[in-house]
Amino acid sequence: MRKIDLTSFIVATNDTVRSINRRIILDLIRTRQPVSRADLARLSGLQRSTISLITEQLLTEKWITQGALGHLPRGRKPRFLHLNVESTRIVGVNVRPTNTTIALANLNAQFIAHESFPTNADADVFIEDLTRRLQAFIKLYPDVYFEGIGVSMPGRVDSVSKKLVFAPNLGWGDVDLQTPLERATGLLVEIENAANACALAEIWFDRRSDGIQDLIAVTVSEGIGTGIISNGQLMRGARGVAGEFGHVSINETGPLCKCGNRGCWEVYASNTAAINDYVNVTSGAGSKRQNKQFECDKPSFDDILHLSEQGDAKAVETIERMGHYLGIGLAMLTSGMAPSMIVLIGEVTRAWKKIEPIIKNVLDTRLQKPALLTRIVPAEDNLQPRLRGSVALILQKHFGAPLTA
Amino acid sequence: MRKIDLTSFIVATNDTVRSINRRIILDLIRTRQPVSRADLARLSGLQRSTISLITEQLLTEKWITQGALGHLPRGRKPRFLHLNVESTRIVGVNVRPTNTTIALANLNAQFIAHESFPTNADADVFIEDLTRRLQAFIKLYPDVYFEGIGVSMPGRVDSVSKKLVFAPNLGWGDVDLQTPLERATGLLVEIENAANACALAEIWFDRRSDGIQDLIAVTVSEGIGTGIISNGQLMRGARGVAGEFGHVSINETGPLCKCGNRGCWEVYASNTAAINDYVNVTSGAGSKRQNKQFECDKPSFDDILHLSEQGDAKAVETIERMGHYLGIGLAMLTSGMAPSMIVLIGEVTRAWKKIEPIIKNVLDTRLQKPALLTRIVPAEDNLQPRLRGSVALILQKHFGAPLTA
DNA sequence: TAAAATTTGTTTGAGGTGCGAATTATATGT
DNA sequence: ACATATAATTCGCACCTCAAACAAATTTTA
Repeated sequence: MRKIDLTSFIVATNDTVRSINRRIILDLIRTRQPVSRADLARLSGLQRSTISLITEQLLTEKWITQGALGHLPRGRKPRFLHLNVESTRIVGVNVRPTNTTIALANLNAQFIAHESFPTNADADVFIEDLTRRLQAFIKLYPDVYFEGIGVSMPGRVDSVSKKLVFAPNLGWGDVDLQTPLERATGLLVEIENAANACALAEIWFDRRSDGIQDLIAVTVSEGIGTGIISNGQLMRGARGVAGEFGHVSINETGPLCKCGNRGCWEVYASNTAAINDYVNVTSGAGSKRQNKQFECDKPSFDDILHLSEQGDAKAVETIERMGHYLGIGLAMLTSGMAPSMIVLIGEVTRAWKKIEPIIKNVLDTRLQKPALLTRIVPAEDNLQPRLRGSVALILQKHFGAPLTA
Repeated sequence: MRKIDLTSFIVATNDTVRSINRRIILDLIRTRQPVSRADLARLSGLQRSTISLITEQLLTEKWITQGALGHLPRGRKPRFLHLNVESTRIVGVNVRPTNTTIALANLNAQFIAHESFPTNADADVFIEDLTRRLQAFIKLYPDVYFEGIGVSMPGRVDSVSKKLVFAPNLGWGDVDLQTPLERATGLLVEIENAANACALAEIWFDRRSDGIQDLIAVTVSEGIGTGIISNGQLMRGARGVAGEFGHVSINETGPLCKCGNRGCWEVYASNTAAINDYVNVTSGAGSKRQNKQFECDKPSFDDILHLSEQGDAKAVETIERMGHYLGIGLAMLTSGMAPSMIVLIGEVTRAWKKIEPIIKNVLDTRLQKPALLTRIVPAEDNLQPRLRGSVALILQKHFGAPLTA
């Protein structure tokens, strides 16, 4: 049950009914395809006559197509319906501190084309770069209809002003990306934080989230971000800045974080933390020795992963320590929000076999039994959750529950 | 935008439209009364003809009443409509470890009658006690219509099995309260965690939450509980166990909590923590002295509040320490979820003037500017937020947004 | 081979809902 | 008395889902 927001509600009209049922049918086709009209009637509880009308509408609007006939032991054979995944395209943009990717996706968030370019450190220059490249990108496909452009950003986006706020990894001020992009392309543009985008990607495109309405995505890279989905909706909080669990302190007197707080979770469990740990901290046997050779020439997180796979004791210790602190933070999320699933995203999932038992151990010793209903799973990093999330941003406009009341 | 849960969705029919608009109108009357039909048309954007039909329905169902005529400089005078707060009653039940209260409320969550009795330590005996008392209580009012019974509990309630889970302060196992109460009274019964109930009370009955859809209630008593409202909805998580931020560790190597974890927030910032602190820890000048006289005869938290009001140095120090640790936890909630408002509930709010600057200071030094959009306010303890929350549990069935899609 | 049975999908009329224009009701000012 | 203004209702229309009847397609059975 939701409280009606009397400062911004939406009354129902006759087409509200159709809008609701249409989206249910469309989503049923998306996930259950191939599926017949009779199946849809059984799955939805709507009358077959209603299904006929709705599917007719969806067919004329090219959202779905008719396929082959099905086989049944008796009676008239059903005509299968399919989601018309190629009828329209969505542009996904993934902005990261060093690189930005533009990709063309179908409705299944499968990518047809990619392109990458360095992210300019200056916000204004970057915006000019991006708009030019997007315009050129779109021109390459004169015959396709674009549903919109989804952008995932390493920062929080104010849901009111649409401006970027709190993006320490970019160092940009209050930047408005949406307006210039919409103006330049004439398309719907949605900007969202990367962790939020990943959470959307998981709930919209990952079969493991079937039947789940409460989910947290944890992105582990330079820092740690969290995207929270509660009751099937993104938790944005006041002005869209919810989800900074990476900057929650797990040690009041810990080292200073660049956010100004002390002992933030990401100071202990991010890739950056692991690199610092590998360089500075005691290794193997117990002797505290400084690694002068690494001090100026730090290894990358990939290096550490590689070394640990090869059995390097110090790298193994670093990964184990990282696993431990990931567990500490995940215990916080589990206690506090008890999602049905937490999805971990980042290079560290390549070491899942190593860190899973460590995380599990931390949670087992720190949590009550009921909290252990939360499944913790890794995301496949090569599926590009950030990009798929930016596709989900646009997709949900058509496949999500409409706003009512 | 919400993802449709394809395992349990609700299709729309024609009366879905009426249900949505009816609830909007009903809630507008509730909050804006006295209000005319023409006002409602302007406020809602619905046609005056539609408003007439809906209000007629609400009048015949006695949800609203017609009042006096309004005054206008020109034209026909409007007929004011009012919420019929006395037409129906809601029973609120507040179960606490030592005492249980039953109360009769009108639709404004104002209480007409109270009764209290000791909470039996044995769950089965308690249930028998409560059902008997509820039956007798209801019999006292043979002429009133009861909308239902809302129960707030010091524990988490599994939203699937409806059973109590995780109630360390009661020490009961998997108890099902709902079924026996519904059977005994024939009324709708809703059970909810106390912190969740408080959050509902704040969002439904506190004018400070007008226009707010993201709010956290923090109950500080023997332990610390949190009730989280995101997008106007209670965050229940998997099986209803979300909200145990009181058992999130703020110090990995801190003292053992009775939940099994170490250094939980409530080990530092609950009333119990303050009592232990007052008894055990160093006072004023710096000399560490044991208070033998208190060891067997601990003061109550009320005693400490009283002493600190009178200027007792040790009590003041205890309250200040408590304020500091409350701030630490509130910083976690603010970073992580960025609600528009956090409401603090508990005896400690009586010392609000003392602790507010301490809390504010902790947040200022630990949080980024955007997170500081969160207002932190105390709830009036004498308004009985737990009981009002149990009323809200039933109220929202009629005044909340209906489930669609 | 023809009729019965079964299942899919469409057509049709009834009932509900909001919209918008017209109408009725009630007030003030000139 | 009349114009003007505002409130509230009435009425025809368009849209929606429902339920039952109907049409289409296929297998089983006599």
